[in-house]
Amino acid sequence: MHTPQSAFRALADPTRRDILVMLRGRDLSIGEVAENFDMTRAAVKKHLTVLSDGGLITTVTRGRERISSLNPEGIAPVCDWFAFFEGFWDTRLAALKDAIEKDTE
Amino acid sequence: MHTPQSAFRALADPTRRDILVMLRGRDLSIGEVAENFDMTRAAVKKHLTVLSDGGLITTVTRGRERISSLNPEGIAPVCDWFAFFEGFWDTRLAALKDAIEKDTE
DNA sequence: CTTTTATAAAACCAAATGGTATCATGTCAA
DNA sequence: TTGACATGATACCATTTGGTTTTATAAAAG
Repeated sequence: MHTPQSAFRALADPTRRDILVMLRGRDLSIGEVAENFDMTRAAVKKHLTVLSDGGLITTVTRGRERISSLNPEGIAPVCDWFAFFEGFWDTRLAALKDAIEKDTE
Repeated sequence: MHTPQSAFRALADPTRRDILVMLRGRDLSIGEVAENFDMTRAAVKKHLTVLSDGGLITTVTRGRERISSLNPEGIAPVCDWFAFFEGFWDTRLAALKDAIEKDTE
């Protein structure tokens, strides 16, 4: 795995995006992550697997726990893809802003 | 629709991301988009519907054709979400870079 | 050693997804 | 008007996805 596709796929689910937000604060075990959701640990673990496949998190075993952390490198492919559009979004949004300003004159 | 979720969902499929790249060049009818893929027009139209639901494209009818265009505003919710992480990615990547540089000294 | 705790792994299920084929509709051209 | 063309809409299908339950394994606690 670890293709750009797997990263985009991982980001498509709201639960997984919430997990990323949670991990921004601090590293968490599967159980700790699961406490914040109304679903089983098994389900949460599956989401963590998808996030790991997408390269968005890394995991290390600590005793009987498995700790997940955000992986800053993992977001790179996604950012690269967006960068391809940046020029477009920027110029179009600027044009839009101009149009609105002219309209309100 | 037009929720952040629908935008993330739309971006999760490689065909749909390819369509966005194609539209960056110029506006296209469904048939023109479909020429670039090995699937039926109906399938392409479904993808365009998902992209439209996500707010990533806009469409206008021109005669019997339906022209799709990139919607620069549509990407905003996605960018906002990433912005929430920007500090994290930046500082961590900087730390990583430092570590690598120190390692090579 | 026994029990609890944290996770792994697999089987299973309903719903969503990505695709097809088919038919209806509206527009352009002859 | 007639026919060709571009799309819309629907029904249908196989696969994937997000979830549960159950069983197994390994580490921590008593």
